[in-house]
Amino acid sequence: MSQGGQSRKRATVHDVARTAGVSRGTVSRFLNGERYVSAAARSAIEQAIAEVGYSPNTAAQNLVRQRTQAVALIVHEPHHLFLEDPNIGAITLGANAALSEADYQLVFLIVDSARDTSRVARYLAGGFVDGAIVVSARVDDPITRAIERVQVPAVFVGHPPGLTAPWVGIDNRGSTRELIERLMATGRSRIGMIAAALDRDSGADRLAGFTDALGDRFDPVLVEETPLYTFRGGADAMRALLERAPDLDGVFAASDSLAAGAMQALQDMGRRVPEDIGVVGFDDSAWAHRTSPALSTVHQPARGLGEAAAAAVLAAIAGEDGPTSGVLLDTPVVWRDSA
Amino acid sequence: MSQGGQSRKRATVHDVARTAGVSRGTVSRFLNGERYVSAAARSAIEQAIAEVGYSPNTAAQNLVRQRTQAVALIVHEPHHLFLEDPNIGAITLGANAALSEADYQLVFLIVDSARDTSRVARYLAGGFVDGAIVVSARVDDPITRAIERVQVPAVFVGHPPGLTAPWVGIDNRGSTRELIERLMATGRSRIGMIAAALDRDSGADRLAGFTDALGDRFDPVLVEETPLYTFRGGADAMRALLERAPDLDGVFAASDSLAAGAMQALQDMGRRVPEDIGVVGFDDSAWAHRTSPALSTVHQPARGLGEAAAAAVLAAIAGEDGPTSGVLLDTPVVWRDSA
DNA sequence: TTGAAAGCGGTACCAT
DNA sequence: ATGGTACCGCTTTCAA
Repeated sequence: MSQGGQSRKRATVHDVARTAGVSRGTVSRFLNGERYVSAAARSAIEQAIAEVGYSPNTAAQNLVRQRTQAVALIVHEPHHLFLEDPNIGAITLGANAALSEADYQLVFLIVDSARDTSRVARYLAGGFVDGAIVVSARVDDPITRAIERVQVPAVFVGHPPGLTAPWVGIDNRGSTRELIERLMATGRSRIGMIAAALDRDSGADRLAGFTDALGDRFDPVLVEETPLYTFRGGADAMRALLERAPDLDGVFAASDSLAAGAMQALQDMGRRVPEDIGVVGFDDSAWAHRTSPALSTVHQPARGLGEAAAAAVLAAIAGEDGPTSGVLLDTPVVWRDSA
Repeated sequence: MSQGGQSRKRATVHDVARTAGVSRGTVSRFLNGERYVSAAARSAIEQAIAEVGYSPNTAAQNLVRQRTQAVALIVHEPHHLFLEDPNIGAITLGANAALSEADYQLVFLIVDSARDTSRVARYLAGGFVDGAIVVSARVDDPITRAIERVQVPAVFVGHPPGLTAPWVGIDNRGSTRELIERLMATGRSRIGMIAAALDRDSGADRLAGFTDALGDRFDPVLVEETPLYTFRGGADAMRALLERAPDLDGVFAASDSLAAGAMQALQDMGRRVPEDIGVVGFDDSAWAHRTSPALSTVHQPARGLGEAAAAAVLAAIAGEDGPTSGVLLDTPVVWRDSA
């Protein structure tokens, strides 16, 4: 009963060799485009391949070649954030494009439970991939430890403190400072912040940039924290903030999604943006275009981060020692209508 | 110079056997938790493993076991849609959870270019995975053909017409009909539709459901088409529709993202929702909560689809012939405030 | 130019 | 309970 559809065994090099009347070595040479295959052998092999329906067994190739031509992109996020975060998708596409160009396969692995963690660690240790890109690792992440143990070439997107490994990222702190200075230059004097994800470098650094910019004028009462970069979190935080400080005339939300939620809350409460209160976000994701008025924000080159990370792993795989320090990509301030 | 970091060769079973003073067979038995390993051997091996830092080479295991304990989830979408579509993420998480439970690794593969197509086909043919889940395949998709050729157990999410393969999905047509009937029951008589993605079963079937529900009253002038399920597409289509038919009192957008765009456009044009015009969407994604008023829509069990698809591939891998026909999941209408 | 044979790192069957 | 050995499918010398 339990026979399974595709019962007929897959054809091997051996089969091809036999039907073509040559040796396995010759078939292999043909397959790998090496010299020294006679025209006669060549056509015989081509026919044989078509006849038996051959395609190479990668496990065998990997075993003998000791490489897989694949790179993992590991994302460690709780459910909802994984779905909401626009950067992850863009990073993934960027990495995929760059790897694809080099004929590498991107395999995207999700870590969503403790069970996933150990399985992914095994996957890495098992040599399924030649390298790894790690997104949104946190401090003391088990995946991070696994990677160090297994010694697979890895590049991090973002910069978990204390990590000594190549990484690519943006200057969250500096670009936030720049953004806030721009906001202050428009005449806003009572500026609040919706902070989030403080357990990650992105969240913590954006808060640091905010306090940098405000200097003496920084008032901790004007900072409302919410755990994650979510629309709802932004709306709730905005309400809380406005209750505490009704005289607010500016808000920096640590992500566009938070900013969109904040704007919704403001409008529901009858405050006009930007007339009554200026709102700025961070990411320049699709959110920034969906709000009305359109959001002023910092452009995060998510796709570029993916591409840079891919380039870095490829370099590491090739054995070039890339920059030990991190690579920082540009993050221009994009000024629209919300402030 | 180009030495590459982790130069020291990885330890093998052989190394473990030697340092433990036993044979490879014994080590293998130990590793696989079989009987007949003496306590002495056991502890010697355990020590040896720790000492040499052994972890199994998966390529070798795959080769001899003829399976990989991995399943691919293949998504074939253009950039922007991949980023916008909330269902893909939820399907992925559902599949990951179900596979993880069975100790299978999900590998997510993106097809984003012609180059990707052939590489992914090779990946599949190469036996990197024991099965595949295919999301958003289209008619005559090269990936679909590759899967058929390679004979790897596969399950489709959605139902590309003409495909004879197991699939899981929802009744787009029936649930749309139900939704529209509900909308009509609220007294709307001049109902338009924003259709999209007509080259896919989801898009085409939702249009069919719409015409089903309207019957004689169906007026092709009231259908505006836009290529993809995007916010912007919804806004543009809404404007076009309203220009053609200013007397519209209801709109069905083929996805929540389209509906959100449409609502934005309506509000920009000074129409009140739901007073002047009732709006309904499809998906019950996060969009539905972000609009104000909250969107009436059809609940798409995206996570459940992922889980069901995973269960189906696992069954196929195990050699059980699952249902030849497709599996349909429930799609309740969720009535909120936009209509 | 080609064939034969030795591995790559495991697993599994066979005696012992 | 354990060691020896054949073999998974392919690449890569080495001789011929």
